[in-house]
Amino acid sequence: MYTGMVIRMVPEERQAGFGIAPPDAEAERLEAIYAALKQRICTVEIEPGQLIYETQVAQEFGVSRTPIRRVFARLEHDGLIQTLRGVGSRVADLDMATLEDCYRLRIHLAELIGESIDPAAIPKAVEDLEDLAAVADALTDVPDYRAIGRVNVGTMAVILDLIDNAPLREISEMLYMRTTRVWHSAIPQLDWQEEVSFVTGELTELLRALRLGDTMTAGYVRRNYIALAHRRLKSRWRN
Amino acid sequence: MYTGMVIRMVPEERQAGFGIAPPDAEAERLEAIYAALKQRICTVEIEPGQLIYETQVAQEFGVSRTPIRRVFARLEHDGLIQTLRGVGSRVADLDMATLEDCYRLRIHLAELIGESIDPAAIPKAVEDLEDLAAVADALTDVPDYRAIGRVNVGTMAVILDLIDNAPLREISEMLYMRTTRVWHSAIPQLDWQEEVSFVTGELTELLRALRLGDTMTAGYVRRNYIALAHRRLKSRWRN
DNA sequence: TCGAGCCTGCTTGTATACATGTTGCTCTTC
DNA sequence: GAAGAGCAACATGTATACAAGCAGGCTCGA
Repeated sequence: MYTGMVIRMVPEERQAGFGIAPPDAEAERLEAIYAALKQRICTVEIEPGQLIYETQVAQEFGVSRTPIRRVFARLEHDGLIQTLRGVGSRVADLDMATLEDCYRLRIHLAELIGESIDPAAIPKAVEDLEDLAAVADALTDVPDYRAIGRVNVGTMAVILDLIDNAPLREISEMLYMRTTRVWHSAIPQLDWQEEVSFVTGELTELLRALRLGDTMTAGYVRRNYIALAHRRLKSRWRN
Repeated sequence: MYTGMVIRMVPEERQAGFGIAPPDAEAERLEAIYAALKQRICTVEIEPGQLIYETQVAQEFGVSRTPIRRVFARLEHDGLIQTLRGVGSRVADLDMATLEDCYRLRIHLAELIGESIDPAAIPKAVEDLEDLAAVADALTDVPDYRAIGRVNVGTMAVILDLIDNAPLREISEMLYMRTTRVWHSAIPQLDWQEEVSFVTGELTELLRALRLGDTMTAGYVRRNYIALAHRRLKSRWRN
């Protein structure tokens, strides 16, 4: 029986649908739950290796286990959790080997973003990026890890909306989700000023290219910043 | 209640797990059902646009709807079906726009296969490819669409086993599944001799490169034959 | 004191009843 | 005769009871 309990979600989780809009209003609830869990995992609010349980999540969102199982299946397919019978669902570890693979793919695939951008979507993207840039600029002085995380996710969302190639969009999103957790878990230990300058730098360069309608350059800007993040995290990992 | 009914599957469907082995013996049944449906869809035995039903599949394999729903969710995530409430699950159409996108990605990603090959896996791959080549050689004279389809799937399986990069392997498999249906549906209308020569040609060149341990060349052989298949099908599509 | 085996409490997996949505046919009405 | 409202059959979505499996502690015995 549906208890009528209200979905408990932090506001920022409501708009966490990284890319695609829900198909219809009835499935919106499931989409919201999926997006919420995805965000918690990507921002390492739920830490790698931690166990999560169908019953617990079902209770939290006021539904039965059945739809939650569907959500968990999606998360498992995304490579974010691993369901173990009789044990629970284990949030994927951050092993550096797989991460290297994911970054290599992301960099290589980013080279295709430029030629897959829909020019009609540029104006809205510019608008969104300007908002993000304003937020990022205000972050220079005081460290706010959650805020810069939201800017990071937001930038990716804008890029995804630009991509007019469904499979490329899906794959890019999946790979982003797998890798961004490393950045989110590392950022408290990184140099704040430098990280902010990287984030604002990417936003500035993306805006510059998109305002001129140079989609190919925008794609390669993205590629470069993915590669730089990779290098930065890789050297950090060695320490 | 479990009826004890035997799983009805054509023999070739049993070994149709394109890439990954099932995690444990209990889940093997589900993996087999998933692989069977996947093969039926990829070989257009179930035609694009056709509706399939959870109840019907559940009865056929002697289980309840619950596990079948999980299988359907995976197929939907693979982009092979689309589940519509109150209607059924519609096998994805072959629209040329999406197919172009998939082929572009496949060609681009194939460039990464070479540097992701595990040298230790080469001997077994050579062995398997030799078997496939023997089968293919015997097909030259008499058209046998199902047999050449199995060789096609088998070649892809060997390549996938070589790839020592989990996300690249998963993505390659997904894109292959989405595109191979076009080839399977087109092959009766194509020139048989030419198709067989393409299949045997790829096998020959792959064997040549792998026997010499030249993984990069093997990767680019694969890339080239994907690109050729794309061109061939694209010109065919225009007619 | 230590160890092997059971056993309890928890988890996920499955089967089933019911809620909800879609579609096409039928019956009514103009 | 044609068009529209409504209903029935059947599809997927959800809730729930139960089966199967894992892990840690507990007991009993040597």
